[in-house]
Amino acid sequence: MALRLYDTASRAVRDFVPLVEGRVGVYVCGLTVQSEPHVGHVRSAVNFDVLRRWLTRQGYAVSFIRNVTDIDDKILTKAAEQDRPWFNLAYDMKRELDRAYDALHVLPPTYEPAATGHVPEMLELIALLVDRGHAYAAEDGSGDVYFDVRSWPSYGELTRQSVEDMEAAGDADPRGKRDPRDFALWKGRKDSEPLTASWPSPWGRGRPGWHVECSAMAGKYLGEAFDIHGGGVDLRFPHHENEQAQSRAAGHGFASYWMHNAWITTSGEKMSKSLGNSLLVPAVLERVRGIELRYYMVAAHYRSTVEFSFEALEEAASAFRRVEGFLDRVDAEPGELPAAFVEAMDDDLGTPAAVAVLHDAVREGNRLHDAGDADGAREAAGRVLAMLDVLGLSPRDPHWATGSGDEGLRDVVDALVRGLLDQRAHARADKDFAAADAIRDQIKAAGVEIEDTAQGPRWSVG
RNA sequence: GGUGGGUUGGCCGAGAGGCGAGGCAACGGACUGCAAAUCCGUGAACACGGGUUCGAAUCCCGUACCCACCUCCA
Repeated sequence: MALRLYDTASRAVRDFVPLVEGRVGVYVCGLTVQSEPHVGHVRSAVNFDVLRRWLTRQGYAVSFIRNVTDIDDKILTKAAEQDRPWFNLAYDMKRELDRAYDALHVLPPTYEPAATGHVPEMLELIALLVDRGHAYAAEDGSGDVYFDVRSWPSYGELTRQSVEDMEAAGDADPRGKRDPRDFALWKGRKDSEPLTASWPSPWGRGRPGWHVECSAMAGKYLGEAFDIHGGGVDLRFPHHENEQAQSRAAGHGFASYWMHNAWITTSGEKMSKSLGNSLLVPAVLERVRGIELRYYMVAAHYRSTVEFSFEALEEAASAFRRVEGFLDRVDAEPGELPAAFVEAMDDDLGTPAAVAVLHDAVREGNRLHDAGDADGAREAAGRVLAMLDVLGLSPRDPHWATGSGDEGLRDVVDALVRGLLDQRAHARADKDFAAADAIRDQIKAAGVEIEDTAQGPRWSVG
């Protein structure tokens, strides 16, 4: 059974066939670094990180490109409001984003191109579009260059919209557009904008429009035609539609498959910077660990809207701790992936079904462990670890280790707790259960859980 | 107005014509001095109204409500 993916363009699950056997090129729209990342942003990154890990696991050589948009209207506006250089704002937010990705164990991409580093590539593409008659310099002398939507008959094909049915773009300033739906490839510099936010071009100083950067950078790093293009659903239109139009109008094959992840909502509404209902990643990570937040995201299908709540998040954390508890009991090396897991993942990254297989293996392993079948339990643990690796959720992964100082501290705690446990053992031997329970309560009050096993008591920080 | 998605048990969240996903919570049982952890079991849901079918949560028609995109947005 081969991998099948839902392709937004054809609105169907299709067999995945790469352009070049054994290789996959993936381009994912990253963020505009204008403010701190919220959990929704990170969901997108986690979803595509799972895709990337699965492709890799299936033996593909994956080229994974995720861009950063570090120049745009919002960045300029916000930076001006905060009275600091736009590049400082973008850079700071980029670092915040990196921290959030790291906290969720989103692997670094093959390369992470930034828009400002690719102006020459964009200008080249724009010139090509002008030559081919699909773009024109604004007639009002603003220095803008627009894509001519009417010159490209298949415009709208990605989202199945016809130009006629679109609401006339409420674009505040139609400036020199021939059609209100034409979009900017290049924006002439306005006097109000800092000189540092402009680059020389054949049409005068200016800065790139939003959509060209992705076409130019995908072309540069993945080639004129590549396999998968991803992003959030809101990017379908206009961003992805425009990307595809300008790339294909330039004669490029562009993406074979389009993948879009759904929202994390709060109170039924999309989480968004503009709505101000964002849950920032650091705030959420005060409640649960990064690995637990990642589990929460992976347990839902990437195309399903997730209604965020701390209750659901805590539930997910409990579920995940069950998995961890099993691995604490049974030591093993990663083993084979169960067929049902592979099947689930091959079916458009069916992580919910895959997670169900994971829980089945945990229950099976616990059962065997209880029954004294050490080999069987170890084998189950091997399957569990293999599955967790694919999902980026393996507690054994050094990435999740909590800092270097902890090991020494753990030994200290262990010595102290052992002393108390010895006292408790004596009390229990004397059937002085009141004293024994008092010790257990005392340990628990310090945040340490006690578990009596056949091999004696174990402690863990709950 | 156009386009896309949704409504599933106490909760989260899958599935997509027959075969009770999984998790969390609850309850009962096993284990335990009592717990904790673990295991076993219980609880049989699919917005509403029609229709197709031997059989529908799943297909068709209609209705209601919700969300998203068409403007910057994961």
